[in-house]
Amino acid sequence: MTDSNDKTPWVRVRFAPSPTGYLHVGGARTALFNWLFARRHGGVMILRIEDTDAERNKPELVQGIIDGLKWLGVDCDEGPFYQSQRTELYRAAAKKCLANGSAFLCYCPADKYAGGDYAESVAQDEEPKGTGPRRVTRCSCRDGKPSMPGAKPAIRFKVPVGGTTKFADAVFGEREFSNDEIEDFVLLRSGKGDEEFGQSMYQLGVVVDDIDMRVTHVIRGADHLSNTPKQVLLYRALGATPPVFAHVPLILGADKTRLSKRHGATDVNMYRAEGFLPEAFRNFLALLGWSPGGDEEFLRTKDLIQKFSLEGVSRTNAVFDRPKLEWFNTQYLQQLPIEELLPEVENELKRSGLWKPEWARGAAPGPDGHDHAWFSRTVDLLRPRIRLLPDFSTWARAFFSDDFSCDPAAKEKFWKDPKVPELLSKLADALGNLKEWNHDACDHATRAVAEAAGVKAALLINAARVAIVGQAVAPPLFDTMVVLGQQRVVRRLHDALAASAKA
RNA sequence: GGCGCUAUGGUGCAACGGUUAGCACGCGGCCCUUUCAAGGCCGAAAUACGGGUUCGAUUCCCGUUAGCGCUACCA
Repeated sequence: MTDSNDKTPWVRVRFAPSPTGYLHVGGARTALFNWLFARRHGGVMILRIEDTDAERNKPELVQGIIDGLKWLGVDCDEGPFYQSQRTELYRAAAKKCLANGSAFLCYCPADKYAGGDYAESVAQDEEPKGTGPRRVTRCSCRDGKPSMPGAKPAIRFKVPVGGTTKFADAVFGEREFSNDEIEDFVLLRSGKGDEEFGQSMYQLGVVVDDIDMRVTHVIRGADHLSNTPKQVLLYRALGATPPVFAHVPLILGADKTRLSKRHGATDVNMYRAEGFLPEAFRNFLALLGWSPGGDEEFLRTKDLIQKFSLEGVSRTNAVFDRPKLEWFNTQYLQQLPIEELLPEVENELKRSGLWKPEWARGAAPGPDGHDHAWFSRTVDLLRPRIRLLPDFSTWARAFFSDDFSCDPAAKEKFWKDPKVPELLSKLADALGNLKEWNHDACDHATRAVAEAAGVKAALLINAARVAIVGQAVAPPLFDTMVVLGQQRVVRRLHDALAASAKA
């Protein structure tokens, strides 16, 4: 934003998922990169749904994709556009190619290639080297010799014989492909019923739309690298200039094969459901295949946008490392300003049905009637122990159920120590006088009391723990309780002391 | 099978001809903690292999190997 030289207002990028599945992490990262690039350059982010395959398309999945993007913080400026609603545009473009001779009508049966040579050679990979069936890259129909006259034709692109097609890739550099390796790909499917033609194929759709939407940078998965020359050819046939391409490496599973359900969750919305913070997920995703250059790990949205550049994108496929994702989450759980964390925790507690209205920020006094920042402090204290959001529910459930484990031995030891009652009294005062209520403050106060009395802080902590609930509690809960409600702690301490005096 | 892309510890990234090859996750140890985390310190761990180019290669070129991708009237 500050460097006007880097600001190119005309930048227009898009994320173009096809609704044949949920928003997977690979797609999410592609979307994120596009978004970061757009925001970095003050450009426009477009969302386009590529639903030209009626067979596989599942309209109900679109909302999930949009929700996933929203959770990630990827907001789009234009769209969503649906390719299924723009068929006339594609048909016109295909006919234009037909007219200028860069495409032809193909009468071959639809399954000629799919069920033919290629499929077989894959199925039985025991072919002797060099003798495997070769794939046909030129269709005989292109010379006006329909193989099946009478059938409804599809429109195929007439790929040049000989020569090469080159293009610049912001990540992979200059690329050059031999035209003879490119098949006469289909532009428009043949029509069904009384339709003249069917729906557009991928290659035609992307190119026509990217031209129409004035997309300047195509940032997408590296699995499209080999498709790019076809598209460059199409751009030319349509009389347009190709945009800048930027292919980003793929995301693999732990076994280095393409990430799939087999590797666990690949649906972004599942990570949301598991309780990851979007900030953490985004930071992790951004660093998968991209680096700001140095040793930096923590990049909040602002830094991400400021530092993102295509030059920093790696060319190597990356393995999705869940442990690191979790680490990012614990870090954000601790580093996020408490105001930003609170709403997330609130949602989580609502989800688990443990939420109580009086906990709301800024609401009336807490359970003890005195403590206004009660909820905030509790969350703040608890967060170093939390890995995922739902852990907050676990803690809340444990605390409010009063179902603590009881350790008779600890209880016994406490009541037998003659120094304890006085110490507890001092501790209660110290805690009651605290100005700041965080873990360290409580810790220091406790230690100060212990040190002054010449006892181990641990002993005092344990004693207080026992006193507070009149029984041994699950250890980690102690700190929570101390901060949870200072008034209550003090009250309980006094009660406990009174009880011990009688005994 | 053909074509393409890639190759730094187990994982993600640095080093863009000259470094004791750096950082982070994970892992091991220690400290802290009569607890669980968090935190602090220390440690093990890499330039796939073979040729070149160069005074000098992780870095540039070629080959091998491996992985991945494309090779559909899927996207």
